[in-house]
Amino acid sequence: MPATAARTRIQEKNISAILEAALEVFSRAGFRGATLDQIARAASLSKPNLLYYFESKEAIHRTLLSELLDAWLAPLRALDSGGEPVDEIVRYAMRKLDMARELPRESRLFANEIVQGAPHILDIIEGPLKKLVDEKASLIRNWAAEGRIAEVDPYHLIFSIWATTQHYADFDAQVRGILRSERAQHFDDAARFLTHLYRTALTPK
Amino acid sequence: MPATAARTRIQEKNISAILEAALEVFSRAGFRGATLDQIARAASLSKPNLLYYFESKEAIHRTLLSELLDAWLAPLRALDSGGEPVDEIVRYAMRKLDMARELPRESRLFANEIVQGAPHILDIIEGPLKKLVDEKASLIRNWAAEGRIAEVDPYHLIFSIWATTQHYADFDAQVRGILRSERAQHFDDAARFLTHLYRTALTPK
DNA sequence: GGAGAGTTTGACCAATTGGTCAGGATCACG
DNA sequence: CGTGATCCTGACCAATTGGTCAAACTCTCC
Repeated sequence: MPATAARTRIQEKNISAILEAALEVFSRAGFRGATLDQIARAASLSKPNLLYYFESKEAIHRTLLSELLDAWLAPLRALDSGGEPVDEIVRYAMRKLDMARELPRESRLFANEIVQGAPHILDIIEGPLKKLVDEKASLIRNWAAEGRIAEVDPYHLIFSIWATTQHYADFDAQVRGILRSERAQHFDDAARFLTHLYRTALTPK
Repeated sequence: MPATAARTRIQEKNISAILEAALEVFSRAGFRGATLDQIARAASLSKPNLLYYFESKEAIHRTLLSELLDAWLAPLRALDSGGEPVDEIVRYAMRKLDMARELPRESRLFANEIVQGAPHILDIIEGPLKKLVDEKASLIRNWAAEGRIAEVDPYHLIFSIWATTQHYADFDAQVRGILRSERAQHFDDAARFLTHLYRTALTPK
């Protein structure tokens, strides 16, 4: 029951087991597709016991989203106004691609949510996320104005980086169905392709 | 009940009303999130009446997916070995972007399906879709070998076009939350950005 | 205008689902 | 070692959901 308050060892263990199980289930099935029974089973707890720690299915989902949000936005936050512009943007894309490889469940969790109209996180998108993106967009716009990168719309540049990298996590089933290769292999190929794509498109002529 | 057989006027009308309603509902909620009641309401029919025309919820979904598949893949099919390579690929991206603008529900229908592991269409992905992509990938590879476009991985090029264009339909909620502009406006900006992105990255040096 | 095919529906059903609750088990700590 | 707080569970509940069915209604076409 305690939210961020002091926790016993048992609480610590069970709450993280629940969130881990919920990530697994929500990311595969979306909010509505997931059931408390599935989460309970995945966490090796009884359903009433889940509801001892979280007051509802929504509460689990909400907690999960808000706990993962920071990590999810960290790469964009790390875009550094001090760095070499083209390198910075390419590195941002590579960090995002690494996250798609390492944390595909987190990516699909957000993908599921947004495809269905982002009912639980619209306020975050329109608030903190928009603020962060606005900030970084203006940084990129400055780089372009200074002639240090090509003249491109910074918002659509950011969207394209999200799209091309998260694609490998969110649409993994499709990617794997078409490339019948090892996962590690196709992530390396994607890294090479995306590096070429952004480097050539951004390097000022 | 008749599948593709002769239909009465009433069948014609109701079946298409059901599929239209189902597209609306499935694309917003995914397969499991959609309910027959919602579809029935959207089609202005009673639930048992739905099930007079389709034997199950699955059958509606299956019919919808297979009826839309051809239109969905048409742009890639249209990639023409006779055209100027860079123009062809950029035009392909623009066609896909137009589809994201004109047919966002169709895009989200497939997105929902694939994010959740493509349970109903894995065979299509691994069969006809893979075949089509393999074909076009080898066309693109030839263009590269002939020095008519830059040396890029054709599969990842195709994935990136899917990702960047469908993004505007699938993650519309996020895009609109961040850009508070008119829809038409941001599609035009996206078109400009993507044209630059692919033209510079593909034009051989 | 009537007979048979085609269409529609209210009432119903079993399974699933999110959630409750009272009581019992277990833990921490003096 | 006992006692109060924490933890856990089986049994249960109401609502929702996909689907059935018999009966009624309405077309079509001779």
